[in-house]
Amino acid sequence: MAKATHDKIIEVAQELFNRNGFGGVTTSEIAQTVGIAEGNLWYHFKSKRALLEAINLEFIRCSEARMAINPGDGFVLDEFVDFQIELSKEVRKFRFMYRDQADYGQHTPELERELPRIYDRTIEQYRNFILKMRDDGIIGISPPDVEMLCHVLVLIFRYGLEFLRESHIKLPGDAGPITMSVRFQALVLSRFMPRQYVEEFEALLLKKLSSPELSK
Amino acid sequence: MAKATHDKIIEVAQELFNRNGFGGVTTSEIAQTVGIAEGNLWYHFKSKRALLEAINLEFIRCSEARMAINPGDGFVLDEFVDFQIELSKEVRKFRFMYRDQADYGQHTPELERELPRIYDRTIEQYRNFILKMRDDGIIGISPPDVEMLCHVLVLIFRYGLEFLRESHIKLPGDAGPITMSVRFQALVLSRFMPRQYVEEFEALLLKKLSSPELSK
DNA sequence: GTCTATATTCAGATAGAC
DNA sequence: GTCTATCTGAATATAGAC
Repeated sequence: MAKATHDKIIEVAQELFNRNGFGGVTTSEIAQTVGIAEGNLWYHFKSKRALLEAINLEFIRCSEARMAINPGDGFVLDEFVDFQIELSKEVRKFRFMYRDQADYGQHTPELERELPRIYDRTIEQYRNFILKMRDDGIIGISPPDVEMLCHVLVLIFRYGLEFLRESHIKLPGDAGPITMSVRFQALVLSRFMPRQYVEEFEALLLKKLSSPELSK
Repeated sequence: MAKATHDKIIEVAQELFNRNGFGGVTTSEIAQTVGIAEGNLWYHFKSKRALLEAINLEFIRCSEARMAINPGDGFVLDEFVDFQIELSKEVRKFRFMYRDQADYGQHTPELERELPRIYDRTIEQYRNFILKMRDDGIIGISPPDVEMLCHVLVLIFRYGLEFLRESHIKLPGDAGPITMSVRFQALVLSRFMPRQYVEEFEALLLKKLSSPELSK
């Protein structure tokens, strides 16, 4: 039962933190949900903060892997959509960490140090994709607009889930929140494309976003 | 000193909540900052929650006034920029309330009830401006894209400040965060305009965003 | 209206038996 | 490794003097 309880605690805590925020979840609540005594919690993690650190580290490790994704030899729009889906999974899985940093306590010094770098590298990833699209003649865009566009797209991704959740807005179609984020970005990005690529892009999104795991 | 202390408490609390969130500010901290004994706080507000309610109500009242703004008889781009500046002031002033709703306790039932309506009406405002722009031949846009565009613009406004704060991103130019939000939106919106209006829009932004109170 | 002193509550954490 | 019992400290709130 050694590893099992340890992992179960992390899993449950992450789930609860995602739902109610770090400060909005008590250790008693975590223990209860896991189905163990609260005292047992302190055997596995010496403090609530240590539990947070474990999750923070997993997040850093996970985003490190995602940040290695870059445009390759294939069709760039195809690769771009795959990248977005990867990013969307990360945002969903670590929702509470991607959440308001003003909720103090939510971020360890470790994460606090890493976050600007994660943002920078994510912007850079978008830049790589956008420049590739430009070089391949798929979009027409000026250098200063490239920078603005990267930032706008990251902003949409970062906050798309929160926006849909808190606004209770229902958009036409029965698309899930992640699908919606991708479509928001598509609206912006496709305005830089000639018509034939817009249609191709649309078709790609339609195909790749139909996976049931994305409509949750 | 009756009204003065009461108002000072609200003012200080709002400032602190904006900085650290509702849960991240203690009543002791508020009293200390105001320069009164903590006991005195409970004379003016029977609970921390009552203090929050007072601020929440002021927010609802304030946004009610802003939501009455609609395109009039003037040049729609001019009116649109004025509207955005009004909205930006509201977002800045009530930052902590516009913040993550997962920070439980931050929202009274009253606000919880009003928020979806505030979102709906804000979307509607954007829709009114966009349709007016379309009708005046300033932008070309399809009906389904109108809906998407409204949502994307509100998303950018709602989260622009948070994004810039938490990403520590520095964009070219010495623009303040609010200026940045407006420019992000302009990037998206101007892609629907013919060239001559893009330039006119740019000129308007340059003129209206130079106010020193917006560069904070 | 404002203060000081005190009560209440509960989340986070420890100790030690099993 | 897991439990029960208990402690600590901080934040919210009350009581009553001035």
